[in-house]
Amino acid sequence: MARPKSEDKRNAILDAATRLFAERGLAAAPTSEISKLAGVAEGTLFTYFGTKDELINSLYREIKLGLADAMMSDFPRKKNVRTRMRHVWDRDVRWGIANPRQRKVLGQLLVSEVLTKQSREAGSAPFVEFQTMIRDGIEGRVFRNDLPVELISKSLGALVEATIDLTVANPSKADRYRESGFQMLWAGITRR
Amino acid sequence: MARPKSEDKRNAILDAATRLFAERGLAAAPTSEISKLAGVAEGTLFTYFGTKDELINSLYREIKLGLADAMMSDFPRKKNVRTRMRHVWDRDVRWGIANPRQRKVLGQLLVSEVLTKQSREAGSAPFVEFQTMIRDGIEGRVFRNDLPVELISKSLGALVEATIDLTVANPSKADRYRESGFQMLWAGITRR
DNA sequence: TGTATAATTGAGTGAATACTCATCCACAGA
DNA sequence: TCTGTGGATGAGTATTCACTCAATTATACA
Repeated sequence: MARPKSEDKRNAILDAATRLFAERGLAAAPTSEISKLAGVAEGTLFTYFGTKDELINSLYREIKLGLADAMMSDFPRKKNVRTRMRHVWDRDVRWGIANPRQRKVLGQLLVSEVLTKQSREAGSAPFVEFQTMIRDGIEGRVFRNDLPVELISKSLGALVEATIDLTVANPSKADRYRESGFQMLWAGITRR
Repeated sequence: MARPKSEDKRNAILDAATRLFAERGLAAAPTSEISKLAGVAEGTLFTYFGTKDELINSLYREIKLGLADAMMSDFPRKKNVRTRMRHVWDRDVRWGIANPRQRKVLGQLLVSEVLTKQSREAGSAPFVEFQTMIRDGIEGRVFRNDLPVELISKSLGALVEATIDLTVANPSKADRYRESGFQMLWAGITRR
């Protein structure tokens, strides 16, 4: 190998892309500006990512990895379902508040037409333990038994979104919103 | 007036835009193809909508109006909160399933950077009665009192989304999902 | 230190596309 | 029926942008 690719450059490009995508949207962020903001020549962007679509797919995986890391690290595998659920809830909400740009870009990526099936699969792979937890909850009769696993996981995601939106609009109530949101989720999915 | 603008043409353009936006995304649907699919010349599109952005904003209002009509017509003002809530829930879920293209486009529009503040306001105006209903629920001590109005309304929207996603993936279980989703919402927001 | 290899650069290119405008034409009102 | 206004048309235009490539440069390895 003559000259190795630089992890730093790759990250700088992904970082610049995140900023510009968040500010202007995927389509209105030209590769010329992404590379300029990243401090590299436009051609360099294309040695790291073959096409703009490939850059977008890579960015998706990167963001999902970061989110998974935030949510699943220190996951209390041995504790009861409520504790595990709460762990995931808190981490998810906090990540969204602390990473508004990545969250915004994620929203754009998910409705875009450029994400490949593989990327979507790769993106959800790090969350397997989360699915397991939900199945535990159903089998252990903690959760209601008429709710499909997917409804529970999607609902958590959806309620997290609502909670973050509110917190962003009114940051001083962050703790209250996070608490209320979880109460609502928990009341919704558990047996009475 | 020499020749009046045709409501039909306007609708044809909005309809064609909906189809193409849903299939390819906002940015990848050129005005040339929208007008072709609508059966008018490209120039005509610009006599009805000054710019592509204006077309997009008009489309947003149109879709929101249709959704509001579906959700709020026959709204049982006099009935109790649960009945009203259920009315809105069922109509919202059914609309999403019956109008997948409009729903998809709505998702893209909401994360896009082209919607004006006015459009967003105009879009939520037809839903005032819905807000009133939630306030009724809180004041009448039907709902828990630690939940902000916005969390409840956003959660309904979010759970509707999750329910529709599931139904689209598995249409034969439509009734079950719609029921379970509402149970979950209701359990989450009401006092025990 | 020398050399082969691959990264880096940025001006250049071709394709795509939002919007224009000269011309034509349909219709409301007289 | 006539006429003036303004809608309808689509080829044309200016611009933007993803991607290329020949020249240059840095570095791993001998």
